[in-house]
Amino acid sequence: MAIDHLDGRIIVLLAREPRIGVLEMSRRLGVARGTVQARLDRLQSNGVIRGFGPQVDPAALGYPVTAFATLQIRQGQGSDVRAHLATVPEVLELHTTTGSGDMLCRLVARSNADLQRVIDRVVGFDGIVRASTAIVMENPVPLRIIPLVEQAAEDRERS
Amino acid sequence: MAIDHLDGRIIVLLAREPRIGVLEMSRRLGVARGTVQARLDRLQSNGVIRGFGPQVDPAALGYPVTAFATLQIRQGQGSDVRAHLATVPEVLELHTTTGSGDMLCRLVARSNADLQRVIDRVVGFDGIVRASTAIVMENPVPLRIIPLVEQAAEDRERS
DNA sequence: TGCTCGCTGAGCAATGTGCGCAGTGATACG
DNA sequence: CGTATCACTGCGCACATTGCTCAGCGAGCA
Repeated sequence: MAIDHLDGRIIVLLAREPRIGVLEMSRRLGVARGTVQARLDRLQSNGVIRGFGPQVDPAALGYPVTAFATLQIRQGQGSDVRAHLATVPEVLELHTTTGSGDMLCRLVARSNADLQRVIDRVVGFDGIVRASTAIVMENPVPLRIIPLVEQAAEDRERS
Repeated sequence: MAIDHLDGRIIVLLAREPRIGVLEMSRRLGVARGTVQARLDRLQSNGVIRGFGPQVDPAALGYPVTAFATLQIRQGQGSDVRAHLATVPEVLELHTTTGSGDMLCRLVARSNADLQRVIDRVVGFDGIVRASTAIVMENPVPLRIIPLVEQAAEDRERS
């Protein structure tokens, strides 16, 4: 669960140069290949590393518009709404939250006009009372994990 | 930019079994190895596939709490705030948006108590007027791309 | 007709992987 | 204090995969 410094270096190295391979990693990190292999196996079975799936850019796929929608759900309709949203390809992720809304989802669309279609499809469902949408203009910090990994590795070091 | 059906199958296959390798893919898809290799190169240089970085689970790293914070920024302080937030490891991503807030960021923390520390650090900066936070309880649809890829591949097919 | 383009099937050298093994140092435990 | 456990090292081997190249071929197009 907690990761040490070597784990941290492995993850960061892997994040920076994903195609690198175990042998080359062991060379860069100055440890034996078996060690890197064992660490990687452990990290994966721990669930720290979920996988190495391709990172696909929706914009390059023709979906350059991203938006976040806050949804208010009618009491007791939560699971129906979840199932509904799971069927919409443009819904990239969905969270249930505390606070003013009940759910928060990330959407993509082919254009601002197309976003209207997506939103209609999202909210065109009985259990959804209200939706408020924020269109993303810029993404100054794209989804990242390296700083957190470094932080976690350092915390472990101190303990 | 647009992807065809074979591209779609490549991405989906890669997303489901990331460790698979070019040769095995060509066998599964029933095409020549060189074809898969050429398609992959093209997808990567197109930017459709950004890379194959490890998908790290913050919860497994000891950060089981996720939250979304909507920030209101004082006029003209945008870039300072961006720079500030980029220095906080617990800020996993940051977007500037239209709508009631000015920015939306995804945070993680070690606990609900720790979230308070993170938020204090995030908003403890001059340009930030107000922050409203929604804590994530459940994640019914984790970040996904496969349905969108399939959609994009089908759209291309029809055209 | 002649051109380009993408796919095929094949081959080759180089590299990496999965696996096992013995040795070693540190740590925990009876 | 002796010993068991554990992680890491350094090594070797068989095997599969990669990166690259080549010629052949059908489709689309001027």
